[in-house]
Amino acid sequence: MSAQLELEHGLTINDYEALLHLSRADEGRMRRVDLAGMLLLTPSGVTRLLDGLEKTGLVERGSCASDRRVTYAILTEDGASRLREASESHIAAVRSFFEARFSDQELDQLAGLLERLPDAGAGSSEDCSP
Amino acid sequence: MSAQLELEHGLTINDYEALLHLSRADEGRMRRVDLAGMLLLTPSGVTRLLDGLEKTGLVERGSCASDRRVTYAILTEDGASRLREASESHIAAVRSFFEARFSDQELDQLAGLLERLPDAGAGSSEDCSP
DNA sequence: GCGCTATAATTGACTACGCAAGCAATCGTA
DNA sequence: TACGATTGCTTGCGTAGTCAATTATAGCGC
Repeated sequence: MSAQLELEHGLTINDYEALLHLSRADEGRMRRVDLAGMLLLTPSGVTRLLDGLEKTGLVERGSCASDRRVTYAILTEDGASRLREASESHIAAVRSFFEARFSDQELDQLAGLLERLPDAGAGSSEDCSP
Repeated sequence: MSAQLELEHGLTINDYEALLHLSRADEGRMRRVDLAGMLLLTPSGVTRLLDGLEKTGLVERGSCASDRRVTYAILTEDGASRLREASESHIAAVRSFFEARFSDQELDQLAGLLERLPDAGAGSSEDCSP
């Protein structure tokens, strides 16, 4: 399923999730540390992940006026459209995977239980300003 | 949690699972291919995993009389006792992780749903004989 | 203002895996 | 019974990630 994502759109599952988080973030940009938290990666992992996404132009880097230590990861136009393309087939794949195995009611149950796991819905979108 | 396992007993989660599957297998031995299936690794992954476990003496290799292509992975005495040690704390950790978040009834629900996922209970313990 | 400590990011060295290729042994078929 | 196809395993190489060390900046106490 993530293999399909990679074959059809050239995105690993983490590439995809990184773009997704950026697309949901304010102004399509996030501090690298925060992105690390959401992807369950270390900061160095994020550096390397973004290296790739920057090289292919899906993400670009920007700096923060009020804290010169931070560099933002910013979703580009290309990144946003690649994400849209990939989303369609990926969401469909995930949906059909679960719908093939569970009823609607069971899906609700499952979602209710699973969201209690740590970080299931982590989403602190801190800004850089103090 | 798997970090704890590694720190306290020097076993990665895959080391642990490999020992566990071997301990449950007939005569404590399995073909490497079968082990690969259970661990969701490729055969080369298993080769490398077992390299480590053989080096530390937790597993040894044996050959199959009826098919000279296969080499068994065999749990040693050392391996069995390391597994026993590690199991105690690991099972306790897993249990308390879930019990902290879910009621008994919810755990039953969750188990019922999750076991319908692919490979949730895969366990083909083929022998080498034809 | 001046140290001191904490934080954001990067880099080098390493690990764990997958993939593709290769070898040896076995099986299927005629 | 000879030979092509398949199966079990290993190895070389590439990739994705971690950890530890490093650099640059921020913010605190005084």
